[in-house]
Order: sequence, then structure tokens, then C-alpha cells
Amino acid sequence: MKKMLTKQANPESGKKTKETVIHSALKLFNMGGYDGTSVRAIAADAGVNIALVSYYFGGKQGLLEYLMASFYEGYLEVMERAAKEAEEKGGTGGSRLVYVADALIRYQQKYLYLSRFVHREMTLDNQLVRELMASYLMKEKYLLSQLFEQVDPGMQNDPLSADFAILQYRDMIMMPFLQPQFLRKVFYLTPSEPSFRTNYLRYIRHWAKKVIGCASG
Amino acid sequence: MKKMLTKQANPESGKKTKETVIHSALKLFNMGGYDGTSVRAIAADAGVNIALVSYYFGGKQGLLEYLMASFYEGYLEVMERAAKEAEEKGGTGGSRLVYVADALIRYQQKYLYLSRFVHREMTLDNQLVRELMASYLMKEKYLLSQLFEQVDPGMQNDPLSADFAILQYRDMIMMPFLQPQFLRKVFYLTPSEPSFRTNYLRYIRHWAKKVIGCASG
Amino acid sequence: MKKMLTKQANPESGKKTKETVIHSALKLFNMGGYDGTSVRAIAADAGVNIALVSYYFGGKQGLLEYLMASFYEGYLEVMERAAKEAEEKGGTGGSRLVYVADALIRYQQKYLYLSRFVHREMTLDNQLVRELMASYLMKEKYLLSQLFEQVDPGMQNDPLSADFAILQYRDMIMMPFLQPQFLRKVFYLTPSEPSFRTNYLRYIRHWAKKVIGCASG
Amino acid sequence: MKKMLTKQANPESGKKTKETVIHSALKLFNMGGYDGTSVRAIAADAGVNIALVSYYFGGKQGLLEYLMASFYEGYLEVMERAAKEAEEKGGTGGSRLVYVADALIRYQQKYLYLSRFVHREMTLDNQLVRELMASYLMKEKYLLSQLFEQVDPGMQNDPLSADFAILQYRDMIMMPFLQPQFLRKVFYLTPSEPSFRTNYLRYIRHWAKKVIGCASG
DNA sequence: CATGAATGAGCCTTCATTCAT
DNA sequence: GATGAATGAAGGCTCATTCAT
Repeated sequence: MKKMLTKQANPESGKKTKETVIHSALKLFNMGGYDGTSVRAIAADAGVNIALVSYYFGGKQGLLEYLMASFYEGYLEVMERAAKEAEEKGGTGGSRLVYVADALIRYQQKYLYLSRFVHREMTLDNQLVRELMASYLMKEKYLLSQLFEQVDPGMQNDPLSADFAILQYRDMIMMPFLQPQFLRKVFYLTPSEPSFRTNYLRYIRHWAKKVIGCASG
Repeated sequence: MKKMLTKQANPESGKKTKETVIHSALKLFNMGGYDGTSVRAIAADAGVNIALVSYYFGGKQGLLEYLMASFYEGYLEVMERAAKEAEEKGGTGGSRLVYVADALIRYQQKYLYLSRFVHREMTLDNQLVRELMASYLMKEKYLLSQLFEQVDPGMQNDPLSADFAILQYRDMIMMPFLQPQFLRKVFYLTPSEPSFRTNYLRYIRHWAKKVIGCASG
Repeated sequence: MKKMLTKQANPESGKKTKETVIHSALKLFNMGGYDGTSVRAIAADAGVNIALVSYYFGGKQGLLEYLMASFYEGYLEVMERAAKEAEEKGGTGGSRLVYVADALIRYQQKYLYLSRFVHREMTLDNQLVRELMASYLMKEKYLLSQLFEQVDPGMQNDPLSADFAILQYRDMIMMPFLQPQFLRKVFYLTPSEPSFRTNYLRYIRHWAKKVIGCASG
Repeated sequence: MKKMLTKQANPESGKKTKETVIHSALKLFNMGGYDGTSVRAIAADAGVNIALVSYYFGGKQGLLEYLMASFYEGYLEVMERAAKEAEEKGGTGGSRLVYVADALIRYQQKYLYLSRFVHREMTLDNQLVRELMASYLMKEKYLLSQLFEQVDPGMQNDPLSADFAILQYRDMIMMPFLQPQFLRKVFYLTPSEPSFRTNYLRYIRHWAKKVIGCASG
């Protein structure tokens, strides 16, 4: 009797439940961080059984790794493709930077919680982060370097400045998503809105033209 | 025998022990984050009794609040004083930005662990962060706005761009300390070294001249 | 090997384990009191995991409230039913008092540990006790008053004396269970034995006849 | 400087502080019980240093034993003297019971907190209680038996009834002090007030006359 | 596929006490 | 006589996970 009520046969629950868990996890991770969020809380928020997290992802750590990998694989893929497309389209170096930034901002807007969570978690200094840095972030740097090489070969005179520019470019793209509530409360900016992207890209174009020293097309 | 080692008469213990605890806490918080670090681990690292954390700070949460407040009070004080000094010294607007950045980078280099920890913890979205944002970050924004008003009155035509510039300036100053191991592993930069400050300030000067559009003096 | 012993498949565990915990709790509470007994000790005595107390009762306090409520609900139900039955049976007023006392003594003999524990805990002066007093003990007083009204309307001349009689009646019923080891060690009486009830009821009958002033039938 | 404020030279503090501690201890013990009250809370309530409890009484347990012994020594002394005085005064047996009850109620009214605390703590079943029972309560029973022997030699026919009468007499005397807040909230009686003693003694006189079967003079 | 009882480890906090001052 | 820093032990509770169903 009781079982029939709780253990309802849900033919499509398999995939759906998993996504519900992920959604709840991201929501709570963004409030309390990974370590500050319990599997219990996630399951409760998702309205599913506690054991399911272990069941689906092989434990809390598995969920973390799944999320990190998901983000970076998508992120790097977007970056790679956008860079290629920008190259094919031609245009000035600055326009290429803006094009890639646009794609990455779209991606992060699409996966708002995920992006923020991953960016924050990557500021820790533990083994998992080191491993992810050794793979994903190395590739990210490689892609960025390639992008900037094409963009501004003249800057190679001051390699350090070039690095700083790359760093700032990267930072500019992720910053609004790492600290959305700061932008919202202090600057009344809402990184999740489409209009934000438009406005921010204008600034990035300005930045590219001035700092990198090339027209943005 | 063992007692003689642990319960030694230490006339200056009071303050010293407290600082030892703080040092260990920051060290471990930087590796595992606040929630990922246990009071036990802190006490063990500091070589003191577990109960002391509650004894001195009124609990783990009290330690957190103490650290957050310590950082921001110092940080804002440095920013305020540097802004005033820069103004008194005269010079172009760009030079003022560089001067303030210099002071803040020095401050963060001095409190390396603390800075990084606070910056990361502020990306969470819980009540404590909201409270701190309502006080400290509001004042930070106020100081930054004042600084930029003096610097570049002409930028007011595009208020949004001005906000983005302020945001980027702020971000530029704290980014190396939020992600030091990323800079180290991926870009071979060491934010803790004095030479880093010198090099980075050169870039900031460049940035100020180009993006803000004023000579750096 | 060890796992096979501890994590045995026990189809009826759910209820059984809970009762084991309750039994151990009452046993230990009677020796050391509520505050003097640790959850660890209860779990150890019951041979179950410590976490189960929180799992089943929502914490130590929850266990306390569960026990208190369990006792009083049963106690008041017995009192109410016995009073009604005594009324239906007719008989003198004194016989009604004896009938109700009999039922309540039986109840307390059945739940020996529980009765003693609850009686003692109710002598404290904290919020929980005040809440329980506001509900259960008010009803108890109401039932007793009704019982005595029927029994001895003539006593209303001295309402204070009537109150004292009620109090003494109530006290007479619970006293042997609040201080069993005192009765045992000092008076060689064993409240848990059936013979005790028989003898004690004889005294109660005597008391009713003399103090209340009505034959006991 | 600071020391002068906190460590004031108090010439009479020695004895006064000790009594302050006792007073605070009893106050808190009555609310939360012995195990439910921490030494810290007592010291805080008394406004003295935490270490003083260990210093004065040799630990929390020492304080407990001190209080228990204090109560029973006074209680038994009062009972013994009152019994002797009642005998010297002559009068009926019932008047003797009332006289002794009067003295004991006065004593408990004088040491309200202490009485209640001791009565409750004696309902536990631990080693300390057993020890105290072996000495003090045995003597109490001896005194009571003597008192009742003189009072009602005829009751010896039913020795069990005599025991029950003694028990009820004893219980009648201590009950109002074991459960004062019950009397107050449920019956609007205030055992601490002088008028309560007067009224209650009238009932006791009634009880003695009827139950024990001797005039109260 | 999904459940929930049960576990062992660990969490943070508070305990009563000690000791040098 | 009195203090307060410091301790080791224990407190209640929550953690992520497992396993039989």
C-alpha cells in the first residue's frame, strides 16, 4: 500500500531524475559551495532518495568531477570552435577576440550555475584542481595563446605584457559569472540577462582596441 | 613527561597561540576552503588543543567572521589612504590608479593567504556574504567611484562603460591573489614575489593609459 | 566477516531496533537521568549505531519528548477510561477512587521505567516541562477533579482541603514509582511486583474511607 | 590597569563568594538538574571565575555532595529535635506528627531550592544516591518509625499499613517542595509562602486524625 | 530503478578540570 | 585567594555511503 504511493513507476524518471539532481546540486553548490552542501540537502531539494547520488554519480566526489568535466569540455569546445570560426570569417584581430568572448559568454549564460560553481571551485588548491588544471586549463591556455598570436604578433616584444593581456582577457570573460551577486548588488548589473552580453561586449571591443592595440573591425 | 611538554608555562602564549591558530587556519582554508577544512585539522596543524578555536573565536564561524572583517578593514583603510595620498601628490589620473593599485597589491602580498581566502569565500551566496557585501563592498565601490570620478570625468558619457572599467580595475587587482596557483602553474607567474608587483604595475599603467584614456604620468 | 555480523538483513529491524533503543534509553535514564545519560551510552547498550537515535527520534531531545508524550497519553487514557468504567459500575465514591488507582498502578507497573523517568523529569523547571504541564497535567487535574466531585460533593465546604486530598491521591499513586529504590532499600517494598499492588490498594481503600470520608464498598 | 578592575581586592569575598556560588548553583540546578547544569553556567550566574567551583568544592561532584550532606544533616537534625520536643510537650500522637511536620516544612521553606534539588536528585539510581540512602535515609526511617511507634502502637497489627502510613507521611511533607511549580501552575498553591504552611498543616492534622486514627489534640 | 534502514567516521562544540601566575 | 589560558575527554549530531530489498 504505502510502497505503491512512494515507489511509483515512473517510466521516464531515469534521465529526468538525474537532471533534477544535477539542477538541485548546482543550485545549492552556488549558495554553500561544494563542501558546504550535503548530499542530503541536494536529495531533499530534488525530492529524491539520498542514495541516488551515490547511485548515479558514484558518490559526491563523482558528482563534482562530473560537473567539472562537463563544464570544461563544453567550454573548451566552444572556445575552439569559435576561434576557428573567427579565423575563417577573417576580420581584424580584435574582432576575433570579441567573437570568441561572445561565444564563451553565451555558453556561461546558458550554464549559469555550473559556470560559477566551477570557476569558484577551481580557486581551491587540492589534488582534483591540480589534475583538472593540468589538463583542461593547459588546453585553455594553449587556445588563448593561439588566439592572441594571430591577433597581435607585435606584442611579442614584451612577452610578460602579452601574458597579462591574455590573463585579463580570460578573467574578463569569467569574472561576471564568478561574482554575479556582487555585480547585481553593488553595480546593478545582471550577468544572466541577454542585454548584459551586448553591453559587455561593447566594452570588450573597446578594451581589445585599446589594450591590444588593434581595431575590432 | 608529556604534560611538561604540553602544559608549559608560556607567559606570552595568549597572543602567540591565537596567531598560530590564525596562521594554520589560513593555510588550510586556502587548500580546502572554509567548509572543507575541519577545526581539528587547524588545531592539529597549529599544534594546539581543538577547544582553543572556540575559546578564542567563539567557534569556527567566529573565526571566519574575524578573518573576513580583518581583511576588509585593512584593505579599505589602505585603499582610502592611498587614494588620498595619490590625490595630494597630484599627477595625472592614470598615475593615481597605479598608485592605489600598488598599495592594494602590496597589502595583498603581505596577507597572501588571507586575501585569497576572503576573495574566494566572497563568491558564495549565503547570509554572511550578503552582510559583508552590504557593508564592506559598498564602501569599496564608493571609494572606487570617487577615484574614477577624479580620474576620468569624460567617461561619464557612457556610464556603463565606466562601471565596467571600475569592475575591471578592481578585478585586475584581486585576480592574481584569487588564483595564484593558476598563474603559477599555467603562466609561471608568482604573485607573491616582489618582482611580480613591479611587472604587473607596468601592465596596469599601460591599461590605465589605453583603456581609461589618460596618461599615467 | 564483521560486516556480515553488523549489516545483517533484518526484515523486521525497523520497528524492533527502535524499541531496543527505547528500552535501553529508559534503562539508562533511570540510573543517570536524562542529562546524565549520553546518546552514545544508549546506543552502546542497545547495540546499535549512535546515529540511529537522531535517525529515529530527531535527536536526544526528540527521544525525550517522544517518551514523555507516550507516557502521558497512555496514562491519561487509562485514567479517563477507568473513571468512566467506575462510574458505570456504580458503587460508592471510595470504590471509584480505588478502581482508578488500581488501573493507574497497573499502567505504571507495566511501564515501570517510563513512569519513573517521566515523573522525575517533570520535577524540573524548564520550557519542555512547562509545555507538558500546560497540556497533559491540566487534563490530569480536570479528570481528577471530576472524579472527586462525584465522590465527595460534601467536601466542597473546604475547597483547599479538597485540593490537598486530590494532590495526595495523585501523589499516592505515583510516589511508589518515582522512588522505587527508596521503597526497596528502606522499606523492603517492591512496587514492581503484583503483590505490591494488592497491598497498596488496601491502604488506598483505607485512606479513601477515612480521609475522604466515604465507604469504599 | 585591567587587573585592577577585575581583580579587585575584596576582603570579605572569601565566604561571600562561596555563598554566591552555592546560591547560583541551586538556582540553576532547580531549572536544569545537576547534570543539566554546567559549572560554567553557575560561575557565570554567580559572576565569578570558573575555576572557583573546583577550588572551593573540589569539583562539581564535590559541590553536589556538599549540598546533599548540608540538606540532610539539617533536615535530620530538625526532625530529631522536633520529635523530642513534641514528646516533651506531651499531647496526643496526632499532635506530635503535626508538630514534626511543621518543623520540617519550615526547614524546607527556608531552604527551598536546596530541598527541591535534593529530593529530585535522590530519585536517581546511582552510586552516590545509594550511599546517601544507606546513611541519611536509614536514619530518617528510624526517626519516623520511632515517631509512629509512640503515636500509634495499635497499628502494628497491620505492619504493612503502618509502613504505608509512614511513607505517606514522609511523602506528604516533601511533596510540595519536590513539585512546587506543579502546585503553582495547576493548583495555584505556593509552597514557599507562610500561609501555605498554615493551610497544609490543617490538612495534615485532618489526615493524622483520620488515617492514623488518633486525635490531633 | 529506487528505497530506507543502518553504519562508521567525522563534524563542531562544550565539558570539568588543571596549573602557572 | 583568585585568575584565565589551555587541556583531554566527551558531548550530540551530521556526514556520505552501503546493502538488502
